[in-house]
Amino acid sequence: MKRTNVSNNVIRRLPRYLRKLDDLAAKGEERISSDKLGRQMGLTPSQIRQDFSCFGEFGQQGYGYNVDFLRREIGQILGTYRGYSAILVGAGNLGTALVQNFDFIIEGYVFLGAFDIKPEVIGTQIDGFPVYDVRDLPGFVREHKVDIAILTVPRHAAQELTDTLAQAGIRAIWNFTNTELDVGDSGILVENIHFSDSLLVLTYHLAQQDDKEKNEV
Amino acid sequence: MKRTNVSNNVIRRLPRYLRKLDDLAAKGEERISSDKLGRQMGLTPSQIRQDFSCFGEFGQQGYGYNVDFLRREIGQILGTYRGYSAILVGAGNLGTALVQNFDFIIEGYVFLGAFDIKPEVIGTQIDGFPVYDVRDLPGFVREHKVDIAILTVPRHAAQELTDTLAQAGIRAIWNFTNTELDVGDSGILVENIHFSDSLLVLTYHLAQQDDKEKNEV
DNA sequence: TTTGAACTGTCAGGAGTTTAACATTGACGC
DNA sequence: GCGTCAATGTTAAACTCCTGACAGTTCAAA
Repeated sequence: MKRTNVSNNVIRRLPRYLRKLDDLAAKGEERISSDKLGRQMGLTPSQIRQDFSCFGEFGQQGYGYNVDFLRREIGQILGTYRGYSAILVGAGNLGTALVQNFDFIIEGYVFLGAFDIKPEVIGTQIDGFPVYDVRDLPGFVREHKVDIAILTVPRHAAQELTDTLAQAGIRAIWNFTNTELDVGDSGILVENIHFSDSLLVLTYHLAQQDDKEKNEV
Repeated sequence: MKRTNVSNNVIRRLPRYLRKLDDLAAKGEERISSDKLGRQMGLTPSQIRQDFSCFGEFGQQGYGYNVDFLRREIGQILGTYRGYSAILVGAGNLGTALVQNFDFIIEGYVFLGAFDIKPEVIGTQIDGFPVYDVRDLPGFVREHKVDIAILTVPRHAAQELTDTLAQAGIRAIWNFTNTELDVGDSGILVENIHFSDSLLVLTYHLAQQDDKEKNEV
């Protein structure tokens, strides 16, 4: 595998490729060309070939790409199949929704359980997984060498829990708290989901449309 | 306002600026320079000045930017304060979490209610807002001229509901279904939140770290 | 077995984005 | 008031990313 100097843009496109390939596989497609794939995804064939070539040679000239093979290769690149472990920190509505809705627990990740501060939630289960006391969080992370913390607590508790997790040796935080977390120079990976950012971008475009219309009239 | 040829990258940075400025305002900061802001956000001062200059001149030489003024300007650009209306389609866990957790209902948006297909949910309330029968969705959208649909239904129902919404004249879809929606040439704006994409990017970096370590040993 | 078509991987040019530099302006202390 | 310092808006250079072109390989049909 080459993987020298892969740009962020490329990395962020990989999951989209993976999703598309899953769809194609589900439809029973066996092969796909960069040309077809490009048309279906709104990308140029060039870009697709260039993207893939960052990681190796997955296609065959004159034939295209084998859907199933390519899918597994990209999965490999993205580190599925590695069994990274995850815990949920904050068993509120959002956290519950995440655990219930997504199969990431089955698909290559090992989900270990949830943590919360509310006495009435501690000891219950979410989708079959236990909800522990947040006071046991540091010990648990240390003991199980947890890779990923899914952070779905209220804003005001975010930084404190981040510090706790950092202390305990977490490797990555999937951050849903709508704040920028400070992890210092710990090297902890943070991936943010800022809902409101996304909504604001949507609204920006709506406003654009409205303004354009107004000017035309 | 200039707003000629604003790149996507710039637009996607705007919400982050807004969030940061809100924080600064909450802390009572009155003024901020591009230099300070850059250091706090991990951006170059140049980029910040360049970004803002796409929309006008918001700063003062020798002084910097007035936090409160800049905040309102960016809010303006992003189309908050315009009172766009929104409905929730799919009153499951995720949808409920969204409505309950976010203040976007108060902050410049008008939330009108939720729609679901399950009889046991229809007629109940989420955070004080009514849950209607999904069969009434088209009529409702048409009648209230709804701007934004927040789509939080299961994967398999996503495209059908998209078609329904399109028919009824929705302007934008905030898509949480983890599928790519096909809106044809309707001009409907779609903003995706693909949870799994984000998680996969995180895992990619974890895998990278692991591989590097292995090579070093 | 040969020929033509399909398609990849790569390279170089071009488009777009970010950064650095600078002239200019306003704030603030003396 | 005046001079110095601070910080902007802008321009141009540097850099990154995307696209088109093409050589080379494989497949499939005759």
